Amino acid sequence: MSQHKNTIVVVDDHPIVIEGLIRLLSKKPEYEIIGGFTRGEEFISFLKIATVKIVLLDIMLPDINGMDLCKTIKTISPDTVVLAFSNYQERSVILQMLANGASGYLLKESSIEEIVICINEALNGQITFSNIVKEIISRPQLKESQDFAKLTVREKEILKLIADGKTTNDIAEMLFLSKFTVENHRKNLLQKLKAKNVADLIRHATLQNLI
Amino acid sequence: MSQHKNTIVVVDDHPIVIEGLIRLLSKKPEYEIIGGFTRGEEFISFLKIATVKIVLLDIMLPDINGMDLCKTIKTISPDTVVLAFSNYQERSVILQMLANGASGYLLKESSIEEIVICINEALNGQITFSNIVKEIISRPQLKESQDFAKLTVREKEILKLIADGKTTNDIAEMLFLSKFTVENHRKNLLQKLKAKNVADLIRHATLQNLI
DNA sequence: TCAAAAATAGCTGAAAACAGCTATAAGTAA
DNA sequence: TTACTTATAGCTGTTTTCAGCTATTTTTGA
Repeated sequence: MSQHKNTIVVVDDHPIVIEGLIRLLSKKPEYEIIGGFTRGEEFISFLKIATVKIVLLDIMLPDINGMDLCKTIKTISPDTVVLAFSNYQERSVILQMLANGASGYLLKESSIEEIVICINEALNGQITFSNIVKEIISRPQLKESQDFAKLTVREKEILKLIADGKTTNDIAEMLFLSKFTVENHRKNLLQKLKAKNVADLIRHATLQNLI
Repeated sequence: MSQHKNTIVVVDDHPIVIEGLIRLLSKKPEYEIIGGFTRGEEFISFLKIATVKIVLLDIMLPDINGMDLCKTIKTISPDTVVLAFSNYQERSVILQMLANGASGYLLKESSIEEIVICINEALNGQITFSNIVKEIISRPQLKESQDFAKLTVREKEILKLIADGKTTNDIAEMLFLSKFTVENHRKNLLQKLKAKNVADLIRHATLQNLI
């Protein structure tokens, strides 16, 4: 039964990448590549009828966002190991993939050796990253923290209350301030974090762990 | 100079834990434990005057939240490796610590061997987790996805646009809908996700990776 | 101690959000 | 095929947000 082999699938919009990985991995008898897909939907259909042990998943696909796809994969088949295989070097993207259930993150520029090592580690149940990714994760988001530092204590306080669903009047009452004062702080927050409105403000603040 | 040794600090509110780690690590000549603190503020003061290569950080401290402390540490001293040492097994907590700059996450119940291995890996610049933590990370958050599943496709679409700072009228134009329709979807989103207003909506949605 | 930054308070008017309803057509699952 | 869900559209009235101003007091840093 294929369940007992290390069945691998590659999802990438460039056929040449799929081809390369197939040739690379087919040398190893312990792997069995059972599919390659250039579209997310095709893979999802396949996943519903096949047992996939590990999937190498490109994040930039034509039909679906890789982050969402990862979540979908883990919902349909929680035991399938998702290994992100991407060009994106953004820390937030890497952490988002992990949050969505990925077991690791490989950059496409990784060496052949690195790729093989990571796949092996993933198969052993480990969380695995290519070397550059490890560095990126370890490196804290200094730029983002600076934005936060620019906010005054009062602004941070009010930002948290806004995020909590409080209205301007609510906040004014809670902090014994005039509503005009709170409105000013709110305006300054929008300006400082370059947000168009509260929705935008909260999304950015949340993603940057400001609240 | 202490800069060239592997200087280690332990921050934990239980002195016995600090003591245990000191005794454990002092056997290895390559480590130099230069401090143990039961309060976050004390450690921050110390960090400003000393060179710390790695800090074993308990998340539950009396005076400050460990997540915030981690961020502060990486701001003051970006090269200091933060290794979370905690009882919390919640996936969200682990990922939050990583997002805040931690290089790894150890459970307190880990074996001595595991702890030593992880510290070594961390010193080598690796991201490291104790075994149970690896499992927790690999296990996707099924519960959280359920809320998302309750939203219809159209609602998810509109939620993303709201989060992007678009107004009701913007969205209506983009999707060729009446503004009343968009308003209704918006109302349903607020109700389904139990949010008081947009700020509340976006915060919850972002934290739950709905957008 | 002097200048800058932060916090405070105020005003107006337009735009947007929100609550609370009704109602119809289309698709879907029991 | 019937009942339910989803998506659509509409209305009214109130509350809140937001932009664009001015201006005073308090705090802080150089």
